[in-house]
Amino acid sequence: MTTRPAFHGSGAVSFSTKGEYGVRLMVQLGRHYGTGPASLAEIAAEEDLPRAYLEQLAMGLRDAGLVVSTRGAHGGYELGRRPADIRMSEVLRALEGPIAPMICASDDPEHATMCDRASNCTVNILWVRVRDAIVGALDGMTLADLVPLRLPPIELGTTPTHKTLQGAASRS
Amino acid sequence: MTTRPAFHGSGAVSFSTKGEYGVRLMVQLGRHYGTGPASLAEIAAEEDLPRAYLEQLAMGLRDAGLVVSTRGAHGGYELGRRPADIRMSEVLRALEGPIAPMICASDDPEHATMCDRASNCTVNILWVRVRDAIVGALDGMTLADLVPLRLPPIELGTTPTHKTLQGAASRS
DNA sequence: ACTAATCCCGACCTTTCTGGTCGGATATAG
DNA sequence: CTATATCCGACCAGAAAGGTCGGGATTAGT
Repeated sequence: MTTRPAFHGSGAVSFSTKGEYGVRLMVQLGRHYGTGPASLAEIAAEEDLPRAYLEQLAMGLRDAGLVVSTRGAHGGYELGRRPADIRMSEVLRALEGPIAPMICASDDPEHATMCDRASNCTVNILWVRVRDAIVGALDGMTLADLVPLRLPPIELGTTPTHKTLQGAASRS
Repeated sequence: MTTRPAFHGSGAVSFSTKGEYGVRLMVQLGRHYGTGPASLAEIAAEEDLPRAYLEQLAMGLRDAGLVVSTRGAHGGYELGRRPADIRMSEVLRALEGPIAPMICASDDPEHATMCDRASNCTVNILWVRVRDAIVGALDGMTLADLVPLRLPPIELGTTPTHKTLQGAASRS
């Protein structure tokens, strides 16, 4: 692996690698769905991610009930439910914690009350709307939407740059 | 000021204090709109924020053309346009950079191409949708939506502890 | 001319978080 | 008994967050 510089977000409202890698992990588990447990070593190779780090993420996903683990030889992880029944909002929450663009707008209610300014803060509404937008987008997608492999672009006859909705190839 | 622990986000997709303080700064400028420049010292007091830090944010906002500065005594900052003409997406971009939940889904196109996996990545669509949701929410609000003071709840009838308008006015 | 208020701006500093690694314990199939 | 897994806490280096500091340039009053 040799630690690539971990670039990702670098702007506003970015997810961390936990979110990125964790989603990729889930997608791979989605592809292996129905074929028994897949080991982290396997997935780490497929996605070119550090295996030891994936362990941390997998445990969070397990605690959230999204994946089920089997220990011992030929063990590994598999999805706890059908891909279509796993909303991406659940996945991201399990990986990164409550969705909260600002402390005063967390979807964990217990968390949100920590803002003392809340009662006389006109700005709060902005963060709440952003949060709702994010949660909405995340609720609107399931793992099943991400699992399909994109096939390498097939040159159909002469059809100029025919971008099928399923564009390209093999990686997550 | 004595540095409060800077708590804010602590979950997924959070804005930094740059975003939080910067928006509060803009809101105050919105309230002073039309009355000439307001100094940072003034606003720092009103919002109980570190003045020196606000300077950094103000310069970003100035470079983006959102505020105009006047130097020297009785100088300060004022909005570059009417509050209703300032979209919150512009404000946040000026403060925090391009909106990019993931490197492969930045609104700065030049930025987004840095992801080598982009062409064969089915996950990309998730981040793009999240980004569009955020940008949509941010585009849908202007500074004018945040400027109005919320009046403290007025007890009709028995009104004893009459908190005047000025009382609650000091914090955003 | 002087002074006070202000923005301008780079340098610096401390603490927290990120993005991991490591080593061992435990469980299980063959 | 061994190879392969998960489990899980400890550790760690580097980056980013969240500021502070000090001085320079500008301008309004006097």
